[in-house]
Parts: sequence; structure tokens; C-alpha cells
Amino acid sequence: MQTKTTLKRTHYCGTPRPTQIGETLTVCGWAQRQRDLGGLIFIDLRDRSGILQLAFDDETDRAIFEQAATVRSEFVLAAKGILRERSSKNMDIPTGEVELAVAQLRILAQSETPPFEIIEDVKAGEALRLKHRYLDLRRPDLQRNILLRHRVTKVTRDYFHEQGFIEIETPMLIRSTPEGARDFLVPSRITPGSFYALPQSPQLYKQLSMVAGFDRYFQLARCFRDEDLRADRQPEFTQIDLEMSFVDVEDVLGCVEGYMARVFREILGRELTLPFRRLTYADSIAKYGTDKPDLRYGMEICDLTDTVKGSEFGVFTGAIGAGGSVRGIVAKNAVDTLSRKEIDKLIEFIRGIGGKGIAWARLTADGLTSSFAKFMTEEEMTNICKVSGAETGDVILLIADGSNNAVLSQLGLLRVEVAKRLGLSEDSRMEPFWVVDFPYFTQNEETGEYEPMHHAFTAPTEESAGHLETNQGQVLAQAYDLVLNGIELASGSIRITDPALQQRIFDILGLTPEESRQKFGFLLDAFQYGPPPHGGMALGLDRLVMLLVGAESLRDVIAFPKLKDASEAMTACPDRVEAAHLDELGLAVTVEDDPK
RNA sequence: GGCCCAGUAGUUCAGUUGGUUAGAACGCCAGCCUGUCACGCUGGAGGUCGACGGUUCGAGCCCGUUCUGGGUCGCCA
Repeated sequence: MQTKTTLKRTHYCGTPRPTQIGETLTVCGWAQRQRDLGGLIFIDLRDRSGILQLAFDDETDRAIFEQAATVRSEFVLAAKGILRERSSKNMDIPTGEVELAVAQLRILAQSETPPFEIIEDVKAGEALRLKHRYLDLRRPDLQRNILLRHRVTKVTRDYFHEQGFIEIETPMLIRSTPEGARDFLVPSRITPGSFYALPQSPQLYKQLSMVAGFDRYFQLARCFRDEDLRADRQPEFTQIDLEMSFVDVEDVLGCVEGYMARVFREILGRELTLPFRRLTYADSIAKYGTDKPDLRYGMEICDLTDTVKGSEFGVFTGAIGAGGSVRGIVAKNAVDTLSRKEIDKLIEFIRGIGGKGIAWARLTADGLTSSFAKFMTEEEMTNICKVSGAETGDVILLIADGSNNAVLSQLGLLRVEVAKRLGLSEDSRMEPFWVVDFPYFTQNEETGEYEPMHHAFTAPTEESAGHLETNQGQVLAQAYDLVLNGIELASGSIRITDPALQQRIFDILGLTPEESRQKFGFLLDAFQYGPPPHGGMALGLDRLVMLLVGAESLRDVIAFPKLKDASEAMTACPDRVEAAHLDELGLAVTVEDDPK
């Protein structure tokens, strides 16, 4: 039997300090690097807390010295020794004034040469890193992100607990509802041919928890949506989901503001200004072309329709004649950055999102160069500058289209693109704000019909509820979004608890009483038994952590994320399953076998 | 599904107008080296240039098809 004494860890690598010099300690971790100087060997030992230098010299036992010489990157070691002062210090790391004079060494595991280096800011491609995610996660950047994420969830539970919320786990296997995003389906074996869905959100269960009298609910809720992925969108993600009884909009916003302030204080040591600014949906669209604008920079959209409507320029007059508009943004002091070549790229960008082009003018010190000045009188050009506020050194970018929505949405995206090129989105400011006064309905561009913007349980404002059947464009929702640096962080609303009002909404949605009963019967039933007025919100935890660590992709804050095609590189799922398993479920696969 | 970008050493990349044996850095291996910390020095190994087809005397480079990865639009109440 093995008689070697095991080395029991006494300290994490990142913790020893000069005050502990002379103490005997044992550390465990991975060999980050081995530096063999001949008669002297150093090994940087890494664990999740940091790095400690192990030293082997002529005072080290010969056998141990030779063992140290065989250590390679990512070997797992346990080392016991006396902490001593370094003769040359490394002030770049917290343990840089000390080192461990190793007296005992165990190689607990060897390692192949990793496919990429386990270092911060590694250059390896993401696909390779995701295939070896367990190695990628060893890197200090991802370790930091995941540890910070843990601290955020800890603060989250602390805060909501202190505010009287209780965490309730809602089911993962639920009824599929056709609204919203596509559901992930789970076949039932007990009832072949029938399916559960994975929740897109715990919406209905948290409302039922209010009916059940829990008063304040929260949950770090796993949610699933079977839609295409983006850098900021994963098929499974985590929401900080909350619901409150006997509240109005102000109560919910105040509670979430308190939460945000707490998170930013505890995690980043930064104070947020309370209360948050508010922007109405209508203003947001008019000024920024989106309902989740980045307010770290101005570049507001200005309307030049009246200024140019009398001009000779067919592109402008055509758009206006078709009921559209001419609007633009002014990039301040951008003539140097936005050369003609750069502007051509912007035009490509606009075409890429379905636009026709950009009418531009560069106001250089030597005069004006422009794609459309030749169609305009001097007075018209002067007015364009005056109305848009453009001055020498600025670049004016105009978009004309027969559809106002197209003009605004294109300018909204162009604004972000220009800011990126000007470096304006590098700003480290954190100014969350609320978007409020959402319309209840949006008009479908093609059919002209009004469609609800939110789920069917969102309450309209009391003042506008009277227009529900008569003037749907006028109805506002008691809904609110939290936006930070161009990212939608949270979304919520006050819910409908009046069955008569709920039925009116269903009627407008074209749901017959039978259909609404079939889909939401349990909720309607519940609401027959004294539902408290309630409302809530859901914050995207992944996106929040992404902002807190300054990551560019959700994949940097999720331990085991999915690739763009919703697969997982490491385990190669999704995958086919055994025919017998399908039989049991009463399922048949009709797509061709993938030769892969 | 549309559009854009990229596939060359383990990794990140360079590769001129189509022309001899495809390069660099890091990593890896070996030797030397007692204060390094991105150790240093010397030497070495390592390539189906994503795949298939075409043009050509000759293709990493040009053309076509295809595969893979990334971004974006559609989509995501």
C-alpha cells in the first residue's frame, strides 16, 4: 500500500504575504510555467486565487530538484515548504515579495501540452477554446468572470432576501405556449405524442405565486428559447426574475434601482446615481432610432424633412412624397476619421441592413464635400447645417426613405456603428436608465394591423385603457425596460388582474374565450380567486455580468456556453438518439441522416 | 434562409505580378545556464496551404463548387 504522506493544502496560491515569512505551508495547483536556470528552478504555481512562485535551489533535496526539472506546463502539483522573502521581488503580482522554498513535492497529475497557452488574453480562436472549455476556463480572465458571476448571484440573493423576497423554484417542464419565441420541446414518455416545453421565462408561475400569497418572489431562473444565437443571445440563459404584490410601477422600478446600486457598489465599488433617468419610448425612437439606445454619446437623430422638402433632390423628395422622411445624425469632429472611404463602408453597412444609402456631407476646414450638395441650393445646405447643428469638422449623414420606421431604425444602427468607429463606445461610464411609456401595440408595417408589443398579461395604463378597442395606437402599457450602454438589461410590467380587462385583451388578440381558456385557463381560473395586484421584472443575469466585467460576448461569462449553431463543442450535442428511445416516446425522425 | 469576413506549423499570423526547398513569433523537444518571473543562449522537430474540381508549362495565390468558423439581417411577445 501507498505509505507516502499526502500533502494537505494549507493555503491558496494567491494568498501568502511577507507577514507569513518563515511559516511552513502547503499549496496545490497547476504549473503555469517552469523556469529552469540550471542550478536553480522556479515554478509558477497557479490556482483560482492566483500564483505563487516555487523555488528549488542547491539547498533543495537533490531528488526533489530533479523532479522539479521534469515539471511541464499544466502539471498538477502539491508543494510543501517554508515561505521566504524573494531576493528579487516581482511587484506585478500580489505574492511577488515571497516564494516557497520547496521541501516536499508531489506531481499529482501530468499534462499533455495544451492546444493553447493557459494565459490571459490568449490569441487562440474561440472555437478551439470552446472545444477545450475546461482549459479555457483555467485562464485568469475566465476565472475572474466566473468568480465575479458567483459574487453577483450572491449579492442578488442577499439583496432580494433582505427586501422580503423569497426564492421559489418553478418547473422546467411546462406547458408549451405558441406566443413569443419558439419553445424547446421535451417529449413525454408516459403520454406518447405529447410534449412539455422548457420555460422561456417563469412568467405564469411567478404570477401564480402572487395569487398564492407569497407577496414577493424572486428566482435565478434558467430560461430557454429556441431561436438563432448572437454574441449577446444564448439558447439557455439566466434571468433574475422577480414579482411583487400590491405595487405600482414606481415600486418595481425603485426596488430594481436599489438592486442595481447594490450590485455596482459591491462588485465594482461604483455608485450609481439614483433615481435612474427616464426616457419615453417615443422619445427614444425619435432621438436614437431604437428602444435601447446607448446614451454614452449624443449624436441624436434630427428631422430634416421640412428643411429639404422643397429641394431638387429626387431621393429626398421621393421619400417625402411616399410618406417617409429625411433624417440624419451629425458626427462631431469626425472629418478625419470618416474619410470618403470610411463613409463608403458606412454606406455598405446601411445596404447590408436593407437601406438604400447615405447622403453625406463633410464640413472640412477647406469647405464642404458632399454626395448631394450639387442638388441643393446654397441656402438649403446652410439650413441643413443650421437645423442639424453641424459645424466645421463635422460629418452629416442623412437617410431618406419612404418609410419613417426604416429611416429611424437605419439611423439607430448607423449611430451605433459611427460611435464604434469614433471610439465613443469605449467610454467606461455606467448610466442605466428606464425606457417607459411603451405603446401597447405596434403597427405591422405590411398588414397595417396592430399587434401587442408585450405578453398578453401586461396592463395598459388606466388613462389609456379606454382606447383599447377604439384607438389602439394611443394605448400605453404599464411596461418598462432597463437599458445600459445600448443593452436591454431588464424588462417588466404591471400585470392585468381584472378578468374583464383580460378578456378584452384576449378579444383584441383574436382569442375566443374557448381558445384563451385552453391556453391560459389555469391562470384565468386562479384569477377568479382573489389575485392581488402585482407586477415584476426580469433582469438578464448573463448580460449584467457581461457589462460588469466588460466582456464582449455572453460566452465569456457563461461557464459552458453554446456555439452559434446552438451546439456544444465539447460534448458534441445535440445528437441523434437510439431508435429504441424514440420508439418509447412514439417519435419518428424524418430528416435524412447526417453523414457526419 | 440572405449578406459580409476568415480558413497556411500545436497557436496567432505573414506570404510580393502565379515561378527554386512555404516563412516569422509564441509554444514544443534537446543541450547549456544559481535569482528568474513573457528567464536567457544554442540547436532541432513540426505543413495534404480546409476539401474537391478547373485554368496554366507551373497554383498557397486566379476561377467554380463545397465544408468549417465568426459577424450581421430575418427571427428573438
